[in-house]
Amino acid sequence: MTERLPLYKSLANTLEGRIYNGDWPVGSALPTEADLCKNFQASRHTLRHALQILETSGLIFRRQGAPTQIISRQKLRRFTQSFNSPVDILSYPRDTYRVNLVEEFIEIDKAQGEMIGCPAGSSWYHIGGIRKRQETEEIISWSDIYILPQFASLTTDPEHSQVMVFEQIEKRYGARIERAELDVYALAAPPQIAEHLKLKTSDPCLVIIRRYFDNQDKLFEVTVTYHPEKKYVYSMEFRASTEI
Amino acid sequence: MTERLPLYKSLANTLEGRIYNGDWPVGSALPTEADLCKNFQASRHTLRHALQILETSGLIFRRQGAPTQIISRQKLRRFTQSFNSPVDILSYPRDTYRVNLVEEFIEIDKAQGEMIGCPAGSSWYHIGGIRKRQETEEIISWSDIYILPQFASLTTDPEHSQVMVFEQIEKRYGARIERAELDVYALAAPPQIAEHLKLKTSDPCLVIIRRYFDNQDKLFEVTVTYHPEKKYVYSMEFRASTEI
DNA sequence: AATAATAACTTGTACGAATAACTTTATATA
DNA sequence: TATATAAAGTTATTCGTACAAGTTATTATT
Repeated sequence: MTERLPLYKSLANTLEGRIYNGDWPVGSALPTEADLCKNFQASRHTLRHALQILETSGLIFRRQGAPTQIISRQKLRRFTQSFNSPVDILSYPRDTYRVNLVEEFIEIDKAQGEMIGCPAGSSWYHIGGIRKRQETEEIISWSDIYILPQFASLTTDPEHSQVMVFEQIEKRYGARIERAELDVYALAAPPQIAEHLKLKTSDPCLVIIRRYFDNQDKLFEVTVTYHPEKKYVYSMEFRASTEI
Repeated sequence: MTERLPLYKSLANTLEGRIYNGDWPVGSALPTEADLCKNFQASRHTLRHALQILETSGLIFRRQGAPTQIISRQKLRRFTQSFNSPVDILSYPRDTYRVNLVEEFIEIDKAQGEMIGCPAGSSWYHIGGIRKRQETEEIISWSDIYILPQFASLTTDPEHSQVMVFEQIEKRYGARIERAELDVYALAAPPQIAEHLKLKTSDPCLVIIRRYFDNQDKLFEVTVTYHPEKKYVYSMEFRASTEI
Protein backbone atom coordinates (compact mmCIF):
# COMPACT_ATOMS: atom_id res chain seq x y z
CA MET A 1 0.00 0.00 0.00
CA THR A 2 2.89 2.32 0.77
CA GLU A 3 3.79 3.12 -2.80
CA ARG A 4 7.29 4.54 -2.91
CA LEU A 5 7.23 7.82 -4.74
CA PRO A 6 10.10 8.88 -6.96
CA LEU A 7 12.24 11.57 -5.41
CA TYR A 8 11.06 14.31 -7.72
CA LYS A 9 7.42 13.66 -6.85
CA SER A 10 8.10 13.43 -3.17
CA LEU A 11 10.07 16.66 -3.45
CA ALA A 12 7.18 18.32 -5.27
CA ASN A 13 4.79 17.22 -2.52
CA THR A 14 7.10 18.52 0.17
CA LEU A 15 7.52 21.88 -1.49
CA GLU A 16 3.79 22.11 -2.13
CA GLY A 17 3.20 21.46 1.56
CA ARG A 18 5.74 24.07 2.64
CA ILE A 19 4.13 26.63 0.36
CA TYR A 20 0.65 25.77 1.62
CA ASN A 21 2.02 26.02 5.14
CA GLY A 22 3.18 29.55 4.45
CA ASP A 23 6.92 28.91 4.85
CA TRP A 24 7.37 31.02 1.74
CA PRO A 25 4.44 33.45 1.55
CA VAL A 26 2.72 34.36 -1.69
CA GLY A 27 4.62 37.14 -3.41
CA SER A 28 7.96 36.18 -1.93
CA ALA A 29 10.70 34.29 -3.71
CA LEU A 30 11.56 30.63 -3.38
CA PRO A 31 15.19 29.91 -2.43
CA THR A 32 17.48 29.45 -5.41
CA GLU A 33 17.77 26.09 -7.11
CA ALA A 34 21.28 25.72 -5.71
CA ASP A 35 20.09 26.27 -2.14
CA LEU A 36 17.16 23.90 -2.51
CA CYS A 37 19.46 21.23 -3.96
CA LYS A 38 21.71 21.53 -0.93
CA ASN A 39 18.85 21.51 1.57
CA PHE A 40 17.00 18.59 0.06
CA GLN A 41 20.08 16.63 -1.02
CA ALA A 42 18.87 16.32 -4.58
CA SER A 43 20.48 16.95 -7.93
CA ARG A 44 19.51 20.06 -9.80
CA HIS A 45 17.86 17.96 -12.48
CA THR A 46 15.59 16.25 -9.97
CA LEU A 47 14.80 19.48 -8.21
CA ARG A 48 13.87 21.19 -11.47
CA HIS A 49 11.57 18.31 -12.31
CA ALA A 50 9.79 18.94 -9.02
CA LEU A 51 9.62 22.69 -9.65
CA GLN A 52 8.14 22.07 -13.06
CA ILE A 53 5.28 20.23 -11.40
CA LEU A 54 4.65 23.14 -9.07
CA GLU A 55 4.77 25.48 -12.05
CA THR A 56 2.13 23.61 -14.05
CA SER A 57 0.06 23.42 -10.87
CA GLY A 58 0.07 27.20 -10.82
CA LEU A 59 1.89 27.55 -7.51
CA ILE A 60 5.08 29.20 -8.72
CA PHE A 61 6.19 31.42 -11.59
CA ARG A 62 9.63 31.07 -13.11
CA ARG A 63 11.52 33.46 -15.34
CA GLN A 64 15.04 32.97 -16.63
CA GLY A 65 17.49 34.99 -14.59
CA ALA A 66 15.03 36.03 -11.91
CA PRO A 67 14.20 34.27 -8.65
CA THR A 68 11.21 31.94 -8.63
CA GLN A 69 8.10 33.62 -7.28
CA ILE A 70 5.36 32.09 -5.14
CA ILE A 71 2.07 33.03 -6.79
CA SER A 72 -0.46 30.81 -5.02
CA ARG A 73 -0.73 28.99 -1.74
CA GLN A 74 -2.68 26.05 -3.09
CA LYS A 75 -3.68 24.36 -6.29
CA LEU A 76 -6.86 25.86 -7.59
CA ARG A 77 -9.86 23.64 -7.98
CA ARG A 78 -11.27 24.60 -11.33
CA PHE A 79 -14.49 23.61 -12.94
CA THR A 80 -14.18 23.23 -16.63
CA GLN A 81 -16.48 22.51 -19.48
CA SER A 82 -14.75 21.64 -22.67
CA PHE A 83 -15.62 20.77 -26.22
CA ASN A 84 -13.60 19.49 -29.11
CA SER A 85 -15.48 21.58 -31.62
CA PRO A 86 -17.60 24.71 -31.67
CA VAL A 87 -20.43 22.56 -32.96
CA ASP A 88 -20.66 20.98 -29.54
CA ILE A 89 -21.12 24.39 -27.95
CA LEU A 90 -24.29 24.72 -29.98
CA SER A 91 -25.29 21.15 -29.23
CA TYR A 92 -27.87 21.00 -31.97
CA PRO A 93 -28.94 17.57 -33.06
CA ARG A 94 -27.33 16.64 -36.37
CA ASP A 95 -30.65 15.58 -37.88
CA THR A 96 -31.93 19.12 -38.27
CA TYR A 97 -31.66 21.60 -41.09
CA ARG A 98 -32.10 25.32 -41.63
CA VAL A 99 -34.47 27.07 -44.08
CA ASN A 100 -33.60 30.69 -44.87
CA LEU A 101 -36.60 32.99 -45.20
CA VAL A 102 -34.86 36.37 -45.15
CA GLU A 103 -31.53 37.50 -46.59
CA GLU A 104 -30.50 41.15 -46.60
CA PHE A 105 -27.76 43.66 -45.99
CA ILE A 106 -28.71 45.75 -42.97
CA GLU A 107 -27.51 48.57 -40.81
CA ILE A 108 -27.88 47.85 -37.10
CA ASP A 109 -30.07 50.25 -35.10
CA LYS A 110 -29.58 51.04 -31.43
CA ALA A 111 -31.88 48.36 -30.01
CA GLN A 112 -30.44 45.65 -32.23
CA GLY A 113 -26.92 46.76 -31.38
CA GLU A 114 -27.53 46.34 -27.68
CA MET A 115 -29.04 42.94 -28.20
CA ILE A 116 -26.36 41.47 -30.41
CA GLY A 117 -23.46 43.37 -28.91
CA CYS A 118 -22.13 45.57 -31.70
CA PRO A 119 -22.16 49.33 -32.33
CA ALA A 120 -25.27 50.93 -33.82
CA GLY A 121 -24.79 51.83 -37.46
CA SER A 122 -22.47 48.94 -38.30
CA SER A 123 -23.21 46.92 -41.42
CA TRP A 124 -24.05 43.23 -41.40
CA TYR A 125 -25.55 40.62 -43.64
CA HIS A 126 -28.66 39.22 -42.02
CA ILE A 127 -29.98 35.70 -42.56
CA GLY A 128 -33.31 34.89 -40.94
CA GLY A 129 -34.83 31.43 -40.97
CA ILE A 130 -36.24 28.46 -39.16
CA ARG A 131 -34.67 25.18 -38.14
CA LYS A 132 -36.63 21.98 -38.66
CA ARG A 133 -36.24 18.39 -37.62
CA GLN A 134 -35.51 16.27 -40.66
CA GLU A 135 -37.96 13.43 -39.96
CA THR A 136 -40.99 15.12 -38.50
CA GLU A 137 -40.67 18.56 -40.13
CA GLU A 138 -41.29 19.92 -36.65
CA ILE A 139 -40.16 23.52 -36.20
CA ILE A 140 -37.45 23.76 -33.58
CA SER A 141 -36.41 27.37 -33.66
CA TRP A 142 -36.16 30.70 -35.40
CA SER A 143 -32.66 32.08 -35.91
CA ASP A 144 -31.28 35.45 -36.90
CA ILE A 145 -27.72 35.10 -38.13
CA TYR A 146 -25.60 38.22 -38.56
CA ILE A 147 -22.34 37.91 -40.46
CA LEU A 148 -19.85 40.43 -41.82
CA PRO A 149 -20.98 41.69 -45.27
CA GLN A 150 -17.93 40.18 -47.01
CA PHE A 151 -19.15 36.71 -46.05
CA ALA A 152 -22.55 37.18 -47.71
CA SER A 153 -21.74 34.99 -50.68
CA LEU A 154 -21.61 31.84 -48.61
CA THR A 155 -25.37 31.47 -48.73
CA THR A 156 -24.98 30.35 -52.34
CA ASP A 157 -22.95 27.36 -51.18
CA PRO A 158 -24.87 24.18 -52.08
CA GLU A 159 -24.39 22.64 -48.64
CA HIS A 160 -25.30 25.88 -46.89
CA SER A 161 -28.48 24.69 -45.23
CA GLN A 162 -26.90 21.58 -43.74
CA VAL A 163 -23.78 23.14 -42.29
CA MET A 164 -23.28 25.62 -39.49
CA VAL A 165 -22.55 29.10 -40.79
CA PHE A 166 -19.36 29.53 -38.77
CA GLU A 167 -18.10 26.26 -40.22
CA GLN A 168 -18.55 27.69 -43.69
CA ILE A 169 -16.78 30.88 -42.70
CA GLU A 170 -13.90 28.89 -41.24
CA LYS A 171 -13.63 26.76 -44.36
CA ARG A 172 -14.11 29.39 -47.06
CA TYR A 173 -12.55 32.49 -45.53
CA GLY A 174 -10.04 30.98 -43.12
CA ALA A 175 -11.32 32.87 -40.09
CA ARG A 176 -10.92 30.85 -36.89
CA ILE A 177 -13.09 31.10 -33.85
CA GLU A 178 -10.91 32.04 -30.92
CA ARG A 179 -13.58 32.97 -28.40
CA ALA A 180 -17.33 32.64 -28.09
CA GLU A 181 -19.84 34.35 -25.84
CA LEU A 182 -23.16 32.86 -24.92
CA ASP A 183 -26.15 34.65 -23.38
CA VAL A 184 -29.32 32.85 -22.40
CA TYR A 185 -32.61 34.28 -21.22
CA ALA A 186 -36.38 33.88 -21.36
CA LEU A 187 -38.59 36.18 -23.40
CA ALA A 188 -42.20 36.43 -24.52
CA ALA A 189 -42.20 35.68 -28.23
CA PRO A 190 -42.20 38.89 -30.31
CA PRO A 191 -45.05 39.02 -32.87
CA GLN A 192 -43.01 38.21 -35.98
CA ILE A 193 -41.13 35.37 -34.34
CA ALA A 194 -44.33 33.97 -32.86
CA GLU A 195 -45.85 33.82 -36.31
CA HIS A 196 -42.96 31.87 -37.77
CA LEU A 197 -42.88 29.47 -34.85
CA LYS A 198 -46.68 29.13 -34.94
CA LEU A 199 -47.01 30.38 -31.38
CA LYS A 200 -49.23 32.92 -29.69
CA THR A 201 -47.58 36.25 -28.95
CA SER A 202 -46.33 36.26 -25.37
CA ASP A 203 -45.72 32.52 -25.37
CA PRO A 204 -42.43 31.87 -23.56
CA CYS A 205 -39.28 31.50 -25.62
CA LEU A 206 -35.72 30.60 -24.75
CA VAL A 207 -33.40 33.12 -26.41
CA ILE A 208 -29.79 32.16 -26.98
CA ILE A 209 -27.31 34.70 -28.30
CA ARG A 210 -23.91 33.53 -29.50
CA ARG A 211 -21.10 35.84 -30.45
CA TYR A 212 -18.04 34.53 -32.26
CA PHE A 213 -14.70 36.34 -32.19
CA ASP A 214 -11.62 35.64 -34.30
CA ASN A 215 -8.00 35.65 -33.18
CA GLN A 216 -7.88 39.45 -33.41
CA ASP A 217 -10.86 39.49 -31.06
CA LYS A 218 -13.00 40.87 -33.84
CA LEU A 219 -16.67 39.94 -33.80
CA PHE A 220 -17.50 38.20 -37.08
CA GLU A 221 -20.75 36.35 -36.44
CA VAL A 222 -23.69 36.68 -34.10
CA THR A 223 -26.62 34.32 -33.95
CA VAL A 224 -29.85 34.87 -32.07
CA THR A 225 -32.12 31.87 -31.74
CA TYR A 226 -35.63 31.66 -30.32
CA HIS A 227 -36.79 28.28 -29.03
CA PRO A 228 -40.42 27.67 -28.11
CA GLU A 229 -41.08 26.51 -24.57
CA LYS A 230 -40.38 22.81 -23.97
CA LYS A 231 -38.92 22.29 -27.46
CA TYR A 232 -35.37 22.79 -26.40
CA VAL A 233 -33.23 22.32 -23.30
CA TYR A 234 -29.74 23.69 -23.16
CA SER A 235 -27.60 21.25 -21.20
CA MET A 236 -24.08 21.48 -19.90
CA GLU A 237 -21.75 19.57 -17.67
CA PHE A 238 -18.87 20.86 -15.58
CA ARG A 239 -16.05 18.91 -14.01
CA ALA A 240 -13.64 19.68 -11.25
CA SER A 241 -10.01 19.44 -12.22
CA THR A 242 -6.82 20.32 -10.40
CA GLU A 243 -4.86 20.71 -13.59
CA ILE A 244 -3.97 24.32 -14.12
CA MET B 1 12.41 38.16 -36.62
CA THR B 2 13.97 34.72 -37.00
CA GLU B 3 13.96 33.82 -33.34
CA ARG B 4 16.32 30.92 -32.75
CA LEU B 5 14.42 28.17 -31.04
CA PRO B 6 16.10 25.96 -28.45
CA LEU B 7 16.91 22.51 -29.76
CA TYR B 8 14.24 20.75 -27.73
CA LYS B 9 11.52 23.03 -29.09
CA SER B 10 12.72 22.74 -32.64
CA LEU B 11 12.84 18.99 -32.18
CA ALA B 12 9.30 18.98 -30.85
CA ASN B 13 8.13 20.96 -33.87
CA THR B 14 9.89 18.61 -36.26
CA LEU B 15 8.39 15.53 -34.64
CA GLU B 16 4.97 17.16 -34.55
CA GLY B 17 5.27 17.85 -38.27
CA ARG B 18 6.36 14.32 -39.05
CA ILE B 19 3.42 12.93 -37.10
CA TYR B 20 1.01 15.29 -38.82
CA ASN B 21 2.56 14.26 -42.13
CA GLY B 22 1.77 10.64 -41.38
CA ASP B 23 5.36 9.39 -41.20
CA TRP B 24 4.30 7.46 -38.12
CA PRO B 25 0.59 6.75 -38.45
CA VAL B 26 -1.80 6.91 -35.52
CA GLY B 27 -1.73 3.63 -33.63
CA SER B 28 1.82 2.82 -34.58
CA ALA B 29 4.86 3.21 -32.37
CA LEU B 30 7.41 5.99 -32.46
CA PRO B 31 11.03 4.84 -32.87
CA THR B 32 12.83 4.26 -29.60
CA GLU B 33 14.46 7.13 -27.77
CA ALA B 34 17.87 5.72 -28.63
CA ASP B 35 17.07 5.67 -32.35
CA LEU B 36 15.62 9.17 -32.32
CA CYS B 37 18.69 10.45 -30.49
CA LYS B 38 20.91 8.98 -33.17
CA ASN B 39 18.80 10.27 -36.07
CA PHE B 40 18.39 13.78 -34.73
CA GLN B 41 21.85 14.09 -33.19
CA ALA B 42 20.46 15.09 -29.81
CA SER B 43 21.10 13.90 -26.31
CA ARG B 44 18.53 11.70 -24.69
CA HIS B 45 17.75 14.43 -22.21
CA THR B 46 16.92 16.93 -24.93
CA LEU B 47 14.91 14.42 -26.90
CA ARG B 48 12.85 13.49 -23.86
CA HIS B 49 12.12 17.17 -23.26
CA ALA B 50 10.72 17.33 -26.78
CA LEU B 51 8.70 14.15 -26.31
CA GLN B 52 7.25 15.56 -23.11
CA ILE B 53 5.88 18.48 -25.10
CA LEU B 54 4.25 16.13 -27.59
CA GLU B 55 2.82 14.16 -24.70
CA THR B 56 1.16 17.14 -23.04
CA SER B 57 -0.11 18.18 -26.46
CA GLY B 58 -1.90 14.86 -26.64
CA LEU B 59 -0.04 13.54 -29.67
CA ILE B 60 1.75 10.61 -28.06
CA PHE B 61 1.24 8.27 -25.14
CA ARG B 62 4.17 6.99 -23.12
CA ARG B 63 4.37 4.10 -20.72
CA GLN B 64 7.46 2.90 -18.95
CA GLY B 65 8.90 -0.13 -20.64
CA ALA B 66 6.65 -0.01 -23.68
CA PRO B 67 7.21 1.78 -26.99
CA THR B 68 5.76 5.26 -27.37
CA GLN B 69 2.43 5.22 -29.19
CA ILE B 70 1.09 7.77 -31.65
CA ILE B 71 -2.43 8.61 -30.52
CA SER B 72 -3.32 11.69 -32.55
CA ARG B 73 -2.21 13.30 -35.78
CA GLN B 74 -2.70 16.85 -34.63
CA LYS B 75 -3.26 18.96 -31.57
CA LEU B 76 -6.94 19.25 -30.78
CA ARG B 77 -8.54 22.64 -30.71
CA ARG B 78 -10.69 22.62 -27.64
CA PHE B 79 -13.14 25.17 -26.38
CA THR B 80 -13.12 25.46 -22.67
CA GLN B 81 -15.01 27.37 -20.10
CA SER B 82 -13.49 27.33 -16.69
CA PHE B 83 -14.22 28.68 -13.26
CA ASN B 84 -12.20 28.84 -10.09
CA SER B 85 -15.15 28.10 -7.90
CA PRO B 86 -18.58 26.55 -8.18
CA VAL B 87 -19.98 29.91 -7.17
CA ASP B 88 -18.95 31.25 -10.54
CA ILE B 89 -20.94 28.55 -12.29
CA LEU B 90 -23.99 30.04 -10.65
CA SER B 91 -22.81 33.55 -11.38
CA TYR B 92 -25.18 35.17 -8.95
CA PRO B 93 -24.32 38.68 -7.92
CA ARG B 94 -22.86 38.72 -4.42
CA ASP B 95 -25.25 41.44 -3.26
CA THR B 96 -28.25 39.16 -3.15
CA TYR B 97 -29.71 37.02 -0.41
CA ARG B 98 -32.13 34.15 -0.04
CA VAL B 99 -35.34 34.03 2.04
CA ASN B 100 -36.65 30.54 2.81
CA LEU B 101 -40.44 30.22 2.72
CA VAL B 102 -40.80 26.44 2.74
CA GLU B 103 -38.80 23.75 4.51
CA GLU B 104 -39.90 20.13 4.51
CA PHE B 105 -38.91 16.51 4.15
CA ILE B 106 -40.48 15.17 0.97
CA GLU B 107 -40.73 12.06 -1.13
CA ILE B 108 -40.24 12.75 -4.83
CA ASP B 109 -43.11 11.86 -7.15
CA LYS B 110 -42.71 10.81 -10.77
CA ALA B 111 -42.99 14.26 -12.36
CA GLN B 112 -40.60 15.83 -9.88
CA GLY B 113 -38.19 12.95 -10.35
CA GLU B 114 -38.04 13.51 -14.09
CA MET B 115 -37.50 17.22 -13.64
CA ILE B 116 -34.75 17.08 -11.07
CA GLY B 117 -33.18 13.86 -12.30
CA CYS B 118 -33.58 11.38 -9.46
CA PRO B 119 -35.71 8.27 -8.95
CA ALA B 120 -39.35 8.65 -7.89
CA GLY B 121 -39.84 7.76 -4.25
CA SER B 122 -36.46 8.95 -3.05
CA SER B 123 -36.33 11.17 0.03
CA TRP B 124 -35.04 14.72 0.04
CA TYR B 125 -35.12 17.81 2.18
CA HIS B 126 -36.80 20.60 0.25
CA ILE B 127 -36.06 24.29 0.75
CA GLY B 128 -38.20 26.73 -1.21
CA GLY B 129 -37.62 30.45 -1.23
CA ILE B 130 -37.00 33.65 -3.08
CA ARG B 131 -33.80 35.53 -3.81
CA LYS B 132 -33.78 39.30 -3.40
CA ARG B 133 -31.39 42.07 -4.29
CA GLN B 134 -29.98 43.57 -1.11
CA GLU B 135 -30.41 47.25 -2.00
CA THR B 136 -33.69 47.43 -3.85
CA GLU B 137 -35.46 44.40 -2.31
CA GLU B 138 -36.30 43.47 -5.88
CA ILE B 139 -37.26 39.81 -6.30
CA ILE B 140 -34.83 38.06 -8.62
CA SER B 141 -35.91 34.46 -8.53
CA TRP B 142 -37.70 31.59 -6.88
CA SER B 143 -35.59 28.56 -6.03
CA ASP B 144 -36.36 25.01 -5.01
CA ILE B 145 -33.35 23.43 -3.36
CA TYR B 146 -33.31 19.68 -2.81
CA ILE B 147 -30.63 18.24 -0.54
CA LEU B 148 -30.07 14.83 1.03
CA PRO B 149 -32.10 14.50 4.28
CA GLN B 150 -28.95 14.18 6.42
CA PHE B 151 -27.97 17.74 5.44
CA ALA B 152 -31.25 19.24 6.66
CA SER B 153 -29.74 20.75 9.80
CA LEU B 154 -27.67 23.25 7.86
CA THR B 155 -30.65 25.60 7.55
CA THR B 156 -30.13 26.44 11.22
CA ASP B 157 -26.70 27.82 10.41
CA PRO B 158 -26.69 31.58 11.19
CA GLU B 159 -25.06 32.50 7.88
CA HIS B 160 -27.36 30.20 5.93
CA SER B 161 -29.20 32.87 3.98
CA GLN B 162 -26.02 34.58 2.80
CA VAL B 163 -24.10 31.52 1.66
CA MET B 164 -24.70 29.08 -1.15
CA VAL B 165 -26.11 25.81 0.12
CA PHE B 166 -23.45 23.66 -1.54
CA GLU B 167 -20.80 25.78 0.16
CA GLN B 168 -22.35 24.93 3.50
CA ILE B 169 -22.47 21.27 2.61
CA GLU B 170 -18.84 21.35 1.58
CA LYS B 171 -17.82 23.08 4.78
CA ARG B 172 -19.97 21.22 7.30
CA TYR B 173 -20.16 17.73 5.85
CA GLY B 174 -16.97 17.54 3.82
CA ALA B 175 -18.69 16.55 0.58
CA ARG B 176 -16.89 17.95 -2.46
CA ILE B 177 -18.48 18.79 -5.76
CA GLU B 178 -16.80 16.73 -8.43
CA ARG B 179 -19.25 17.31 -11.26
CA ALA B 180 -22.19 19.57 -12.02
CA GLU B 181 -24.93 19.41 -14.61
CA LEU B 182 -26.80 22.43 -15.86
CA ASP B 183 -30.07 22.47 -17.80
CA VAL B 184 -31.63 25.67 -19.07
CA TYR B 185 -35.04 26.19 -20.66
CA ALA B 186 -37.97 28.56 -20.95
CA LEU B 187 -41.28 27.89 -19.25
CA ALA B 188 -44.55 29.65 -18.57
CA ALA B 189 -44.59 30.41 -14.86
CA PRO B 190 -46.54 27.76 -12.90
CA PRO B 191 -49.29 29.30 -10.71
CA GLN B 192 -47.53 28.99 -7.34
CA ILE B 193 -44.23 30.31 -8.66
CA ALA B 194 -45.97 33.16 -10.46
CA GLU B 195 -47.57 34.21 -7.19
CA HIS B 196 -44.26 34.35 -5.35
CA LEU B 197 -42.58 36.23 -8.17
CA LYS B 198 -45.57 38.57 -8.51
CA LEU B 199 -46.12 37.57 -12.12
CA LYS B 200 -49.13 36.55 -14.13
CA THR B 201 -49.46 32.85 -14.79
CA SER B 202 -48.02 32.04 -18.20
CA ASP B 203 -45.49 34.85 -18.00
CA PRO B 204 -42.19 33.59 -19.41
CA CYS B 205 -39.60 32.27 -16.98
CA LEU B 206 -36.04 31.09 -17.39
CA VAL B 207 -35.66 27.79 -15.59
CA ILE B 208 -32.19 26.65 -14.56
CA ILE B 209 -31.65 23.23 -13.05
CA ARG B 210 -28.34 22.41 -11.44
CA ARG B 211 -27.33 18.98 -10.23
CA TYR B 212 -24.28 18.51 -8.03
CA PHE B 213 -22.45 15.19 -7.78
CA ASP B 214 -19.74 14.20 -5.29
CA ASN B 215 -16.58 12.21 -5.98
CA GLN B 216 -18.55 8.97 -5.88
CA ASP B 217 -20.78 10.45 -8.57
CA LYS B 218 -23.65 10.52 -6.10
CA LEU B 219 -26.22 13.26 -6.53
CA PHE B 220 -26.37 15.29 -3.33
CA GLU B 221 -28.00 18.57 -4.26
CA VAL B 222 -30.37 19.81 -6.94
CA THR B 223 -31.53 23.36 -7.34
CA VAL B 224 -34.31 24.57 -9.61
CA THR B 225 -34.54 28.31 -10.09
CA TYR B 226 -37.18 30.33 -11.91
CA HIS B 227 -36.18 33.76 -13.20
CA PRO B 228 -38.77 36.22 -14.51
CA GLU B 229 -38.31 37.43 -18.06
CA LYS B 230 -35.66 40.16 -18.42
CA LYS B 231 -34.55 39.90 -14.79
CA TYR B 232 -31.73 37.54 -15.46
CA VAL B 233 -29.34 36.68 -18.27
CA TYR B 234 -27.16 33.64 -18.04
CA SER B 235 -23.83 34.48 -19.67
CA MET B 236 -20.85 32.35 -20.55
CA GLU B 237 -17.63 32.63 -22.42
CA PHE B 238 -15.66 29.93 -24.20
CA ARG B 239 -12.09 30.04 -25.36
CA ALA B 240 -10.14 28.00 -27.84
CA SER B 241 -7.07 26.36 -26.40
CA THR B 242 -4.57 23.96 -27.85
CA GLU B 243 -3.54 22.68 -24.46
CA ILE B 244 -4.80 19.19 -23.99
C1' DA C 1 23.30 62.71 -9.86
C1' DA C 2 22.15 60.31 -13.77
C1' DT C 3 23.67 57.03 -17.06
C1' DA C 4 26.33 53.35 -18.96
C1' DA C 5 29.19 49.43 -18.39
C1' DT C 6 30.42 45.55 -15.60
C1' DA C 7 30.05 41.80 -12.43
C1' DA C 8 27.47 38.59 -9.76
C1' DC C 9 23.69 35.81 -9.50
C1' DT C 10 19.83 32.87 -11.19
C1' DT C 11 17.36 30.15 -14.31
C1' DG C 12 17.48 27.77 -19.05
C1' DT C 13 19.60 24.61 -22.31
C1' DA C 14 22.46 20.78 -23.47
C1' DC C 15 25.63 17.27 -23.05
C1' DG C 16 26.96 12.45 -20.76
C1' DA C 17 26.32 8.28 -17.85
C1' DA C 18 24.44 4.77 -14.81
C1' DT C 19 20.81 2.30 -12.68
C1' DA C 20 15.79 1.23 -11.81
C1' DA C 21 11.37 -0.19 -13.30
C1' DC C 22 8.44 -1.87 -16.48
C1' DT C 23 7.02 -4.50 -20.89
C1' DT C 24 7.61 -7.82 -24.23
C1' DT C 25 9.75 -11.76 -26.13
C1' DA C 26 12.18 -15.89 -25.72
C1' DT C 27 13.30 -19.86 -23.08
C1' DA C 28 12.83 -23.41 -19.77
C1' DT C 29 9.87 -26.17 -16.83
C1' DA C 30 5.87 -28.69 -15.38
C1' DT D 1 0.31 -27.34 -24.12
C1' DA D 2 0.24 -24.25 -20.56
C1' DT D 3 2.76 -21.93 -17.15
C1' DA D 4 6.63 -20.04 -14.86
C1' DT D 5 11.23 -18.08 -15.44
C1' DA D 6 14.83 -15.61 -17.70
C1' DA D 7 16.53 -12.38 -21.06
C1' DA D 8 16.29 -8.53 -23.93
C1' DG D 9 14.49 -4.16 -24.93
C1' DT D 10 12.38 0.31 -23.63
C1' DT D 11 11.20 4.10 -20.83
C1' DA D 12 11.85 6.35 -16.02
C1' DT D 13 14.70 8.18 -12.50
C1' DT D 14 18.83 10.23 -10.79
C1' DC D 15 23.25 11.64 -10.56
C1' DG D 16 26.95 14.93 -12.69
C1' DT D 17 28.98 18.97 -15.56
C1' DA D 18 29.33 22.99 -18.51
C1' DC D 19 27.87 26.89 -20.80
C1' DA D 20 24.10 30.28 -22.41
C1' DA D 21 20.92 33.79 -21.43
C1' DG D 22 18.39 36.72 -18.71
C1' DT D 23 18.01 39.70 -14.31
C1' DT D 24 19.69 42.39 -10.64
C1' DA D 25 23.13 44.76 -8.04
C1' DT D 26 27.48 47.05 -8.25
C1' DT D 27 30.86 49.91 -10.13
C1' DA D 28 32.67 53.16 -13.31
C1' DT D 29 31.90 57.06 -16.24
C1' DT D 30 30.11 61.35 -17.70
